[in-house]
Amino acid sequence: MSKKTTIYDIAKVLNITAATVSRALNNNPRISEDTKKLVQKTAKKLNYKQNSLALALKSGKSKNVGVVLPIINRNLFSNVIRGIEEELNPMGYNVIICQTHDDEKKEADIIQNLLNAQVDGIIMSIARHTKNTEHFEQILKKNIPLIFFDRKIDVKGASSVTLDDFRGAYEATQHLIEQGCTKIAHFTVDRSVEIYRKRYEGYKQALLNNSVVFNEDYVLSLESKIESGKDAAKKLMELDIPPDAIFSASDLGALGAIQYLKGIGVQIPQDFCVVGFSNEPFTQFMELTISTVDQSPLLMGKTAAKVFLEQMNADNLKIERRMVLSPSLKIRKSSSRLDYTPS
Amino acid sequence: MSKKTTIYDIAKVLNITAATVSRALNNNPRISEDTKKLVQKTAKKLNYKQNSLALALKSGKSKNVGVVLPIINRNLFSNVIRGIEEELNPMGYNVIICQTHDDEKKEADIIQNLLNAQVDGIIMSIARHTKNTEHFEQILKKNIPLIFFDRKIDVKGASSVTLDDFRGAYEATQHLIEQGCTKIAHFTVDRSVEIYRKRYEGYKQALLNNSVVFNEDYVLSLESKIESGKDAAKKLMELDIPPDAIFSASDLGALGAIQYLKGIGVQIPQDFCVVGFSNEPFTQFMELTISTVDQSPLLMGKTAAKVFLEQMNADNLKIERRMVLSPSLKIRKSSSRLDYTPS
DNA sequence: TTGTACGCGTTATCAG
DNA sequence: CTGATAACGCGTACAA
Repeated sequence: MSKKTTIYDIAKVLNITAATVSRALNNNPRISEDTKKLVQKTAKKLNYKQNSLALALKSGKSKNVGVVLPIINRNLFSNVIRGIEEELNPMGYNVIICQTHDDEKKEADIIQNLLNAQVDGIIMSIARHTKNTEHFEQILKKNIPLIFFDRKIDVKGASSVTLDDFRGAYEATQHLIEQGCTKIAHFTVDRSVEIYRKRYEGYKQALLNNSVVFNEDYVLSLESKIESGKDAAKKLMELDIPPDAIFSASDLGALGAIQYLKGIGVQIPQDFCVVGFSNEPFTQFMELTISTVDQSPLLMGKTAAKVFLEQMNADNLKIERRMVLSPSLKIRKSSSRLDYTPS
Repeated sequence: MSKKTTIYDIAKVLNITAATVSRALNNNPRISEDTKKLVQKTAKKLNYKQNSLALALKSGKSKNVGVVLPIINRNLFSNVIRGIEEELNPMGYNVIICQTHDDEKKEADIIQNLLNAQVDGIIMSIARHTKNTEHFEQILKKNIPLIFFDRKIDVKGASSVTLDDFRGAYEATQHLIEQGCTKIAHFTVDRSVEIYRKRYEGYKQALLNNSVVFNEDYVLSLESKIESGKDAAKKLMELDIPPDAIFSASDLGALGAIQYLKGIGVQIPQDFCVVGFSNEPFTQFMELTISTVDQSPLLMGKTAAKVFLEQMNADNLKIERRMVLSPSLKIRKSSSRLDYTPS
């Protein structure tokens, strides 16, 4: 186990001082080309590597960015992480991953820990029921950038990168209407969460703008699980006037509904159309591929990372950014009627 | 932007020295209970938080662990990360994520960077074609634990947590034989990669042990993509004597095959059985659920993390660990014949 | 039981 | 152009 070589080691070899070595390595203009070359050469020879911890302590910048999210192994989140990593690693930043498991208390603890570790920025998606913004304000008070993605909360000074959930839902619903559906149901998840509320509102607005009647009985709140989708679909079909389409705020809900409907002999998409949300991989693997709304998670991650980099460069003038990504409706078999051509 | 409070700040308030404060906070037995209480109280009052960077520089331990893998947004990997994070975060470690994109050069660079950042350990799955072990040996030379998961390579001193791919493949093939299949094909991926080679060998051994003939024409090498699975299935069905089952080393390959077979009117599982590998989420979402081999990725991550922790505690006596997890065959519709009951 | 002094590896400031 | 010195915040021998 060889000791790490420091600038002192290379200074000693060259009979100069550590300060000079440091300057030479940092390409300080006030150093002669000769010594620069010399230092760089022996640095390579001794296999010198800058100790980023020392630099971090000195400069107060750790070159680490914290990424905080509910849980890693979900399509949206793992893709966002990928995007962030791909954008930030080339710029010399390391990405620290933390999971809140949708627990507000844990979220606050994690943030404390990250601040403590002197991260240069925090990119996060808030826990499901986070209401308190105190721990977020602490981040900003230390003047370190805070960027929300997907699930955000209003905090003065924080930036955000989100999907236009309203528009995604609007377009999905509009598409269903264009397919000739007139009794369109909606699976929501938890309308206290902004993204789901927005999807609900987009759905409602599309109905309104197209003079399609809005029926409170057609709106069901459920967990994003297959079983819940099945149950909900069953409930819908037992109504006096069952719907002829579902716009589900989750792909799993849509899948459950499809499975139930097929089970009772409903023809999709001839008798009934279904659109989901999120573009989970499985939606295109089914025999009956599922129409859905893509969230471009990779782009979301990259954009969040870019906002962070922008804030780092802007130094003192950190302007609050609100980036809104465009959803992209993926029209597939579950909502493509042969006699209708999607616009 | 209030400055961070240090032990000096709290020392000044109490008219004692920083050393005493440090000791008090670390519960040093040689400090009077009174001053301990006092220090802890004012520490809380001033909202003191230990600066982990300073500690890291001092101690040489960063409390960071590097996790290096080909790509984040894949089921296996994102679940492993989740397992690692859940095990390590409670122990005070932060998890740094880096992607190699299966590029050996990038892999080496990332490792350099992590060593540089003084990570306390590296948990990784190697790039697809990594042959050189030099960068791994550098890790061990610095006496920091190196733990491979899933894709490993032989390096003296490194530990590993892998799935028993041989057994997983063996059991899958055995299961197909028990279903009455006698002409069993195999989709491999890239046999220069250990895990795929092991699956191939497990397949072959199961045939041998059951006196089922091994046919070289039944072994096809393909990318783990739906299209490749379709193409390969087509090739198989065009043989003079087509097979009656496929054990695919990838779920996507299995899915492609199923789609092709259904397309040409082959009844699954009556006429033909298929088993995949990895237990990707979609395998249980299909109407025709796909039998597959589960890799317990969460457990894999947790186990790797535990091996790391063990090595940290063992201090100088770091023993090489080779943990092998048991695969778990998930028998689903794609290979469940009504007249056969799986053992 | 507490204080003094030093080092971890770097960079920045001030001299020269 | 380069050297000396301080400082980042902490822990710890050594001394008292």
